[in-house]
Amino acid sequence: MFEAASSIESTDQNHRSASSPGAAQGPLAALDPIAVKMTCRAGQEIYDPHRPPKYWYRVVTGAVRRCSIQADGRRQILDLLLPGDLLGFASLDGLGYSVEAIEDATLVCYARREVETLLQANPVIAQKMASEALARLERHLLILGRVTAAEKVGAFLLCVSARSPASGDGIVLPVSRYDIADYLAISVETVSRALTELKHRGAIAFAGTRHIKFLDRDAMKVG
Amino acid sequence: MFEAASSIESTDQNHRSASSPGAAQGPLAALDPIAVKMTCRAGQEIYDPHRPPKYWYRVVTGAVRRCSIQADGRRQILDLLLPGDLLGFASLDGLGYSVEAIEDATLVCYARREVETLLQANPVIAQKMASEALARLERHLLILGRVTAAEKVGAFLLCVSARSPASGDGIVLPVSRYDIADYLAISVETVSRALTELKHRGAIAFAGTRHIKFLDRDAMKVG
DNA sequence: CGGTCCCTTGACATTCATCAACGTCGGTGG
DNA sequence: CCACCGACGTTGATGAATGTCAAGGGACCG
Repeated sequence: MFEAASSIESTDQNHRSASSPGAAQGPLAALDPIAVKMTCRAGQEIYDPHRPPKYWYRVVTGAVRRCSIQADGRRQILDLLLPGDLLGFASLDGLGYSVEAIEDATLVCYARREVETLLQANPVIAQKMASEALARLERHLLILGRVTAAEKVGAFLLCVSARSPASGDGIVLPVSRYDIADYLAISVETVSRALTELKHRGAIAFAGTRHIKFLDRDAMKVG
Repeated sequence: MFEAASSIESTDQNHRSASSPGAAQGPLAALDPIAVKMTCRAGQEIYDPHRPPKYWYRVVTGAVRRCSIQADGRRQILDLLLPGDLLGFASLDGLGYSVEAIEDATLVCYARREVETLLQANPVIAQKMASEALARLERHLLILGRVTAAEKVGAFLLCVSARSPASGDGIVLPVSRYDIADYLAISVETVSRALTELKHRGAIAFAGTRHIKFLDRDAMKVG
């Protein structure tokens, strides 16, 4: 599905440099001096899912997915990471989940050793980061719990919009229809049909397949 | 749906005593001297969801659900807590979710102030607890991502079994069919039909409506 | 008893997954 | 330049799965 058969070793082929890491804004700002920048091509694996990662990551640009491949071959996206989100936290049990860039992405890497030292000094940070990850998963659960596909897609759009920098009353989707389908655990065709249904209902409008404007937010929440 | 219209104040009607809290086994064992025991009747609210809780809780016996009421009146169970599980962690964003005992339950309460002092001294504990909560939510997501209702119910049974103390090759469900339905975001009738389908398929057998024996674990994972 | 949950089953309408076909876009190589 | 190819996106047709409405039985309790 993706151009590069980026294998496990691909991680080491990613471009890392210590020059000018992304803007320091989160609680990890104290670690920015030792942070390392990394760039990823779309579809590339960010770290080897089979061994504990050496770094924590913060997404700066682009989008990242954390997914699990089921026994029947289906792929399920467990988490969608947008700029500002942290990654590498729950890796203890997340072992075996693959983490890939969806679009070309830049990340900032923090050495685990340094992060743990920082957390030792300031444990409130750990709690804040954990609660962010928990909040993402809970929102995901709430979306999956909705009844119809149109509700799920609408809630997904609003959720992504809320997590993106304010851009008027619309969003530019960082993911394909296939990614939406795997995130919502429904088929691609149903995603497409739900989007056209939302359009016909007057809830959204398209300015390009991935550029969506919100016309009636209430109409997006109804099945 | 539940007998006691246990309102917000019901929390203060719960019975608390400092005598012999539940067995100290987790990383919070160091706090057991200051822990307070609490007993809850089935259906009773454990803490007021509208204000930040004063305690952290550990389930000792019984079962607890954390749920969200949707705009359309549906109830969704976001987390199911069994003996040994910790509660009160993600309350920052979980504000507004109700937390109720499913069966009569006993919990151990830890004052937040004391917990935070402990975490200050030993931040690894916080990470361990957070990763447990994240693992529960991820497993929940994986279950919701399954295709057919029979798969979801089967995965739910196996998940509950794995989290319960080993009891041969079966479980005693701590929840009603309605709770399973709200956990899996499907209708009660579908839960019931999925269970009888699993029975007819030879995957499970019943010894009472809530006592289930596993006959063929592989057959439980197939749609 | 009568009431209330809980659980199950049936009948029916709706939604969704699946298979299939087609159009678009961006690259790549003749 | 154009043909080709792959990934993406949409739409249609069809069968399967599920939600909904309805009915009934059983366990428990006042």
